[in-house]
Amino acid sequence: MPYDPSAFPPFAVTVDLVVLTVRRHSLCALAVRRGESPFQGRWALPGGFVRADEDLAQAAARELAEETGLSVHDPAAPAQDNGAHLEQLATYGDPGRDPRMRVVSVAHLALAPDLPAPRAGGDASNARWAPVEELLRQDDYGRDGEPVAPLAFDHARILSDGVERARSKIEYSSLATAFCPPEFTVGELRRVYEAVWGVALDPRNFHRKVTGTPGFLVPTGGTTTRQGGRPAQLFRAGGATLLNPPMLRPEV
Amino acid sequence: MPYDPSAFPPFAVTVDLVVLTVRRHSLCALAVRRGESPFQGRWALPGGFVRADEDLAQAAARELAEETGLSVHDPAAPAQDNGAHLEQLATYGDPGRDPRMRVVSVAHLALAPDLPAPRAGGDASNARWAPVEELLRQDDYGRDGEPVAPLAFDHARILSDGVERARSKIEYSSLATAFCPPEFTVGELRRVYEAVWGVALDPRNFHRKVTGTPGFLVPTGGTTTRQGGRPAQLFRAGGATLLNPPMLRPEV
DNA sequence: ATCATAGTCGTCTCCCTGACGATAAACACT
DNA sequence: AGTGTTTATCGTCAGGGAGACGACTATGAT
Repeated sequence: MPYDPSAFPPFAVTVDLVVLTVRRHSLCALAVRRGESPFQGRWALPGGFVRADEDLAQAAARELAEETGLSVHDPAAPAQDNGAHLEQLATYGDPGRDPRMRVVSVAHLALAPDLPAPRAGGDASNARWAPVEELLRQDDYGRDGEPVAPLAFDHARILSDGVERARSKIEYSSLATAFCPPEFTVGELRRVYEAVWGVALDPRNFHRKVTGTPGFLVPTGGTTTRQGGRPAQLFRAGGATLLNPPMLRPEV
Repeated sequence: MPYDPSAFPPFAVTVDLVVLTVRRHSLCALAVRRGESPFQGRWALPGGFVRADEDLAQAAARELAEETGLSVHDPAAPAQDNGAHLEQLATYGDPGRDPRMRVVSVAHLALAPDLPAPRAGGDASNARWAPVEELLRQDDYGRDGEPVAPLAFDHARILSDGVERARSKIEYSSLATAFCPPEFTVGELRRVYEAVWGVALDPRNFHRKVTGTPGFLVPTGGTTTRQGGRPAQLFRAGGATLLNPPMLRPEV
């Protein structure tokens, strides 16, 4: 028995992406410039319609690949490919959040290692990594003097929620390693925490904590001096996903 | 300029509710019996279509009121009305999760104090509080010998995610008080933790922890003996929403 | 050679937690 | 009235983890 389509209002469903990475000691998000109305010319989060035969997670992974070329890290195959972490964030469906029609957007959060350069359909000027505090600042100007209008739609809210999720989740999970290349040093991992939280951490206590948590880090045997100073051991992310006890975020 | 509706596939958007409460020392969820196909006669989570002019949170609050009579606790007016806690849980949109059509369901989690009796459109036999482990058990029989088929659609997955959210969230927030009446004792709060986590907690250490955390509990001055034994102090939930350091869930 | 930089190992103290003894105040029996 | 049971509440003690910070190591830059 077919269902009566007049019994419910039709919605458009999209996925929007909060793609975070750490560049030059600051937490950055991927923003794309809108080519069409509404909010034409303004920066927005990448996203698009969910297709008829597509899962929500599939749609998010497809959009992520289209915008960045990143593949999604398979949770079943831990920590070897160069893929990103992807998880559902929240869903935004206020009537009027899109002036054209009723749109429900399922936002996703992606965490990626530092990437060479963004690409949005091949046009680099229409996509960029921007520090999140710059994207969330109201009525201000970016580094190049270009006015940084608030993000289109309710994307400032979505970005803010995504950043908050990332900040809290690296406390009790090993997710911070998703910001690192496959092999990394303790200091590089610490700088990830410092950039995401916006605080300074004691290198000695941090080193003790992460190397003392079983399953968090696995030494690869190699060393590197790419950060300068004394050579540092290289590690891979271990199998542990939950940190117990958690990493403590300093007060305020 | 109107938008081209042929550019995207139409979806139906619903809200489904995981309504949790603690009854007789066990964590229970609200289930309603389906009156129509598909899954006719099977138990499901309460829910319904989002209306054209309605916010997602509004739709969830409306469904909650329709099913239980509960109003939603206003986060701005802390802890005085008898309302429930309501928050968005996650969104489920697999193609084929509803055989009739493409439906995206925005699941919400509600936590409520123990209630007299459920009501589903006035028909009590079509709604009940069931222990979650009973609803999540496959191929088994309930207390009354009635077969407890798995929940309809993907609702077992949704319920499982909601329970997991509640279990982890009472660790680091004061959310467990949402399961309690406006005034409650430390022992009653402890029994909430024990029911949700399914563990036994040391009453002395629990008492020290909750009374020693600033802003968690506010004594009302009254006492009660409704649990038997020595009279216990009555408390209200304090203003603090985050518990730092968190309540520790015992190992395994 | 000296300095700056980053990494790594230790130490000390404080606080929180788990384990558990002891006392207090109600009720239900006899 | 006394005794047992139940629940609440206070105290004590040992161990683990975190913050603060000293000390030493191994590179490259000047």
